[in-house]
This record gives sequence, C-alpha cells and structure tokens, in this order.
Amino acid sequence: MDTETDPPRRGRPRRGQEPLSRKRIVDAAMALAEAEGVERLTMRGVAKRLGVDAMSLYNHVASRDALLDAITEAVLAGLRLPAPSGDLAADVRAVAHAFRRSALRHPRCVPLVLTRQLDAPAALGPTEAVLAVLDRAGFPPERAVHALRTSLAFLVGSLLREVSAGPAFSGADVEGAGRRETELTASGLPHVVAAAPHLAVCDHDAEFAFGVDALVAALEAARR
Amino acid sequence: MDTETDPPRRGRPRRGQEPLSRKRIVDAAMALAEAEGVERLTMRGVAKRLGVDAMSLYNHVASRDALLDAITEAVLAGLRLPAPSGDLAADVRAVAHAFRRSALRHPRCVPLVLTRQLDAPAALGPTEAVLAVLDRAGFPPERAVHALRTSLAFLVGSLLREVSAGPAFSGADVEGAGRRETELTASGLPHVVAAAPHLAVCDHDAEFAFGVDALVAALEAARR
DNA sequence: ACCTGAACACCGTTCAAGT
DNA sequence: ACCTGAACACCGTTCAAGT
Repeated sequence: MDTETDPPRRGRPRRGQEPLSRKRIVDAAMALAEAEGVERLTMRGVAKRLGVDAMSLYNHVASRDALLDAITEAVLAGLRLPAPSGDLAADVRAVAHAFRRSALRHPRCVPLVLTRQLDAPAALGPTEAVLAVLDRAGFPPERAVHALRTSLAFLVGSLLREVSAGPAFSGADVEGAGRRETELTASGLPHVVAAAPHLAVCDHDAEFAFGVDALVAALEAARR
Repeated sequence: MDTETDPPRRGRPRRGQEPLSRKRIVDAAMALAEAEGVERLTMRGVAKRLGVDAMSLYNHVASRDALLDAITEAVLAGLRLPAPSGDLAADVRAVAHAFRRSALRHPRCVPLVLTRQLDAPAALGPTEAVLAVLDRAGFPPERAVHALRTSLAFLVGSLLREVSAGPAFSGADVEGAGRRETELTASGLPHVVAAAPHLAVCDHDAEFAFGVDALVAALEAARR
C-alpha cells in the first residue's frame, strides 16, 4: 500500500542514523548512567536510547559486565596527566587534581571506575604518570609502589565520598544541613555534638585541598 | 468459637525452627553475601536459606535496599574501638587496625559498607571515637573534621582495594603474579616496567602498615 | 499477626530466524 | 554481517487470600 506508514523498521539505519557500533553503545550507556545512576543502567534501557532492540547490543559487547568495563575504560581514557616537573609537592597536587577533575566529569560513573579493578590495562597510563613523579622525587621502585597505592587509596576514598554524598552537603542545601545538625546534636556523643556544625556540611573543594596537603606531607615524610 | 485458643500463633515453625525475625533475616543475608557476593544477594535467595517464602521477608524488612542498610549497620556494630591514650600515633594506629580487622571479618560485605552513606547513625560511634583521638591530640573541632574525613578516605580506599582485589595478589598466587608481571612488562611504559615485580604482587598487611604510617605522618603535620 | 500463591513488571541472555 | 522476536530463567514487589 503506502510506502511510509511506518518509520523504517529494518536493519537499515533509520533516518540517517549512523549504524550501531561499540562506541555509540558505550556513549549511550554513559549518558544513561549519568542520567539515572549505574544501578539503573540496563541493557534494554541502553537499547531504547539507541532506538534498537536490546539483543542487537550483543553484536558489539559481550555482556552487561563487559559494557561496564568499557565505561570504566572510557572514563580513565579521559584522564590527562601533566609531565612531572620534579617538584614532588607540585606534581602530586597536579596529579590529584587532574584525577579529580576527570572523575567529576562523569560523577555517577565514578563508583564504577573506583570499585572495579583499577589495574586494568586502561589504568596503566595513570600508574606510569604517578610512578614517574615518585621516581623524580627520589623514591626507589619498591617504595614508589607503596606510595602509589597509598596515594590511590586516598584519592579513591575521597572521590567516592564526594560523588556518593549527592548534591546535599555542598553547602547549598542549607535546610538539609540544618536538619542534619540537629540529628547529630541529638546523638549525645560529646565530640560529635561539639563538631556538629562542621560535620553537617562538606565543602568538597576545601576537603579535597586539605586531604591533598596531608598526602603531600605524608609523601615528603616517606621520601627518605 | 472465640475461645482463648489464641496463644502461640505461627506459620508453624518447621522442625523446631525458630520463627522468622529481622535478626535471622539479616544474619542469613550476610551469610549469603559472604558466600556468593553482594550482587547475588537476592530476596529469593535469602528466603530459600531460611526455608521460607520470599514474600515473608517483607514482614520484617521494607525492601532489599533496607536489608542492605541493615547489613551495613550490623557490620559497623561489630566495630570496637579502644579509648584514646593521648598519643596521636598510637591512637591512630589502633583505630585504623580496629577498622580493618572488623571489615575483614565480612570481606564481601565491605563494599556495601564503604559505598553506602557512611554518615548513617550507625557510623556515629566510630566518628565519635576518631574525633576523641583528634581532640586529645589538640585538633580544634573544624580541623578535626577535616582530619577525620582525610583519615576515612584513606581507610575506605585501602579496604576497598584489599577486599575487591580478591585472593590473588596475596603473594600465594605465584602463577597469577608471574602472568601479571609479564603483562606489565609488555606495556613498555618505562616506570611501570621498572616497578613490575612490585606492582605484580600486593602484601595487604605490609601495604596497610605503610599507609597507616603515612597517615600518622600526615596528621602529625596537620596538627599545628 | 504472620505467612503464602499468584501475578506484575521488569531483568540479562540464548537462539533460531529473518534481511 | 548485522539485527530481531520469542523465549528462558531469573529478579523485586504488590495484593488478596489463607491460617
């Protein structure tokens, strides 16, 4: 009958849409994760975003788990680290802030990156960069690996807190902070009560800066 | 009809099994998580372990998410912290090791505890303990909160690495370490190659000890 | 009051069939 | 070669019904 009653339903790209590809799938998955959270990142959901049948995805990614790995890789690939200058403090700061900056570009994907094995080949670039900094600062290889892992632990813990704390805590949510402070005060625990106003809010920038200072001090001390 | 025949009403405990309760459910859930991992912790699975229908669980916990919260609480409740002695280094070490020890009692539940909001009321005990240590060491409340968060970030990152690294890396898995080392060497990244033998293995005890030393140094430096 | 069966609206994934 | 529909074996959760 008529030739255009339905949107073109076939293996052909609809409406000049480019064909399915691993990259398009990963991009859509990241967008979905960013919009709804990783726990709601579903094969069927990704497929719908691409206007495609869920099963079609399996031509390009092996499984949901492989897709999560691909996202991890993509996030890590966005990490650009400067060449070391030779000044330990400056270099550590630069690495830490670069790490945080690229993490916060995909906040809701961060738990994925931090929770999965960070030793995947994709993470070797950052590893090399940090080891280079530590080498320049005089760390022999074995101590450098220890220092690397301690630094990573701090960064992972910091970023995990920041991204999973949600938008409350940012200082903007005055009402939430107030409610929280009365909760803390109600606990009756003396030091918690005394620190309640500070515990009730969290300025992530300042918090990270404090932590990085501490990390620098620790590495300076561990250098010898 | 309506006699005093109301007494022990139950779903008829099979074979002297005690009746369902929130505690029994949480215990079974932790055991299941420990045996199969949190991602396979399923309402139906927990119910099966208890010889009960899945829907019965909802009489005692509101949802799967509430059950995960209950597990988090139970793990945190197992944390026993010593009273502060006044010596910052000794006290920080004591807290860190107590934290790790109780985490490793339920290794596969740890990601849960670390990933969920650590500010739940259940976490106030540990918070109080750390603040007490920092107060004794001379930190005014605001700085103490910064120091607390930095310490927590390090602990969270360290424990997350340890529990999700799996049993490989422990040094026992010589074959895995060998395979891993050749992988690292193949990367061609100069510092990674130079450090490959150390990157290929991870002695969690030694690693944690190094990190705690660094943390102590950082806190000593931040004290003034 | 507590437990259950059936049912709903989802999942990831396999497979044979289409083009 | 790539995409699809139907199907399988699961999920969490609701609800009305049993005791």
